[in-house]
Amino acid sequence: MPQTAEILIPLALDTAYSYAVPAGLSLAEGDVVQVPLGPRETVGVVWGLAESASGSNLRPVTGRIDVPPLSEPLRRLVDWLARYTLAPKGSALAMALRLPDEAAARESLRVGVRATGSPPARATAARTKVMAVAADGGLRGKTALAKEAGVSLSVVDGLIDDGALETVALEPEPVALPPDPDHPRVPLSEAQEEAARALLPPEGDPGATLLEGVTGSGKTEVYFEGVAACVRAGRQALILMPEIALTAQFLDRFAARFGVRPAAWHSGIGGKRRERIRAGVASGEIAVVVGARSALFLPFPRLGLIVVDEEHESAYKQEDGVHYHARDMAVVRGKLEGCPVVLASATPSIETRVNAQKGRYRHVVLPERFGGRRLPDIRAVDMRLDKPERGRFLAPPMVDAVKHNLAAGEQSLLFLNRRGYAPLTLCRACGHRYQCRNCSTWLVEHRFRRALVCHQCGYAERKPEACVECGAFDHLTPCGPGVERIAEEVAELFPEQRIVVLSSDFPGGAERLRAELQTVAEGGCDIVIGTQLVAKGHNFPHLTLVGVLDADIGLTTGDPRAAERTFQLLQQVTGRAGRGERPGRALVQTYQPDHPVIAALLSGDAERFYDEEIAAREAAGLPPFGRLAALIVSANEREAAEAHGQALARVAEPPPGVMVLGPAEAPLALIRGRWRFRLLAKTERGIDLQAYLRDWLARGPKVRGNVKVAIDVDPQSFL
DNA sequence: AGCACGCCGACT
DNA sequence: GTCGGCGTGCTC
Repeated sequence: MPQTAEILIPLALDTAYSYAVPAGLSLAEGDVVQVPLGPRETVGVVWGLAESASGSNLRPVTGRIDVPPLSEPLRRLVDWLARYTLAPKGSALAMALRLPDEAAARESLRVGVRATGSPPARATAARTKVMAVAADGGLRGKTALAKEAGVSLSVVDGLIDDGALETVALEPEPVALPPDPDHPRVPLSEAQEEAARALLPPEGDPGATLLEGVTGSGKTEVYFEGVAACVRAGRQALILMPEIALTAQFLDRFAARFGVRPAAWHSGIGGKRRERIRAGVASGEIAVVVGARSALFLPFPRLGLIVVDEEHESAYKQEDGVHYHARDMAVVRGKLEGCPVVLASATPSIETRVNAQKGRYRHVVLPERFGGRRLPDIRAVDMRLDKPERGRFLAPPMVDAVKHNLAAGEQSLLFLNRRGYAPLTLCRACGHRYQCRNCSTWLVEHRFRRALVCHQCGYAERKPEACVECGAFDHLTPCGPGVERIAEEVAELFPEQRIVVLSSDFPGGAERLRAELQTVAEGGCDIVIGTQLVAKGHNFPHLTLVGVLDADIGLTTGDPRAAERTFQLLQQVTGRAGRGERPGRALVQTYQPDHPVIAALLSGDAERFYDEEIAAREAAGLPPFGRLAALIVSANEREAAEAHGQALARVAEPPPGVMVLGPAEAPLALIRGRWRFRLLAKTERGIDLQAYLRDWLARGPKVRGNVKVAIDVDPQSFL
């Protein structure tokens, strides 16, 4: 009896295609095969097999490819992910199928594109946009570049042919040795021992556990014990981290516990090395992988534990291509593999907190700091009472605190979550405000780069000499502070001190930034001025004072998660203060000391924050968690106004169960030439959100021409 | 992802 | 006229 194979192809296709299985070829579900597709040959995965009547006119499968098949759980994960995120199944498959195809092995799997310096022979509007984005000389993926410039891929391809852009491969590193679970280690505290025991789930009852512990409580050591137990049992472990936290520092910590560094997996790993890790994972040789979110799709045959470190981090959200939340998919994969999942954080996300409260996740708490370290003493500087001098941004108590700390020979950190020199530039002569031409945001002055930059889309222009509106000279006024401006003020206040400014746009790139972080960690700097970069992933063992310069930033962004995000960020950054057994101090400049977020931070009562926030969301009729679906209305400039109107009409009548955070409360913005709205959809009543919204869109008023409306799911907790 | 097809403005 | 650039739709 002839067979038909349903083959899923890793392209943006939502259904598997049917092929005939030639006589003599024996296939199983999960096998990786080669199939004809249009004029060419492609890889695909057997998603289903069926007996078929003879005489079909299907094209035949070309053959089986000799790589490990996709396991049943991994295939189910792909199905789940595609369904949950509204992505085509093929796109979801693509993430699990980074194949060792010959081309990739010979060259490199990941190809970056960058500007060559020679201008395109013919400069069109679309081409100019692309070249403007590529002008910084940075490496980007083809699609990423096209998207960022707001043009289609063929423009980028055209520029490569033209010689204005070039493709570059990325280099490999060595692979991992087996970790030793019984490597000699520092003994754990009693609380840690107890937590480590609690992490091991009862036999036959995996599920997820929230491991919550304040900064410095030793969460890592605790889940390392879970990893050790997993390795001893001959199974594999995966530790997921936000990309930024995947540092040499962490890998060394792992090495201190297990004798060797783990296999590291992140977007920078390409070519042969990527394939060697994949193969090592598939064969079971690699026991532990530490990786960024894409490691979730590695073909582990014997997965025994998944750890999601810093589970609240928004970096777990994939924002391009298939939108997924790696933390949630980790829980799904754990369920499908029958293995436990540990979610670790000092400041868990609301949804994980709620899941723990409702008993969906177990909850293990590490109540205190390890080794007798105490939490920092946090105080507010009420900016209504203690005003900085005119044109200054450090309040007198803050200046005093830094002064005292310096006198004691200690290191201080001033935290301001704003890059650049000033967040707004205006002309004093005519009042013109510099705004991004693609987005509805102000341009931020970057004095070092002598440019005005859009923090939304990356658009940049040279800072003009005269006002572009009225032509007046010397009337451009910076409004408000960014870290560069704080650095200026601090340098005037403390001219003798060693000052460093740390932000993601650090001049000189990632390499120099890493060196600078090292210097700070070794104490070779007196005052650090930094953006949120300093709150995440890096330890500063010499820090004893943290000054938060504007704690209120981010409280009024209209984002439903504003309070949560701000609390997490401030908790993390103030938690950096403290050195050895000496408790640190934190001073927080705020205009709203009574705001629930600030009050909870000051009292050190995280419990209270979570309770209040969950209650506040309930009172507002919002679910404590849910998926945010952004309704993206893409339109070119000409049609933007019409699209705007149509989209407004549409969101005015949402289907029942879908709550629209309308223009007043939620981001309604022109971003990269696309109007963007957000819908907050309740998910707890068991409605099929995807089908629901799809149906709603299908029935809504038709939009014409170039205007396109799509749902773009921002995945949150899946339960 | 590739590739063909068709539309549209530029040009020997 | 046609040619190159660019968006769109199709591939079992």
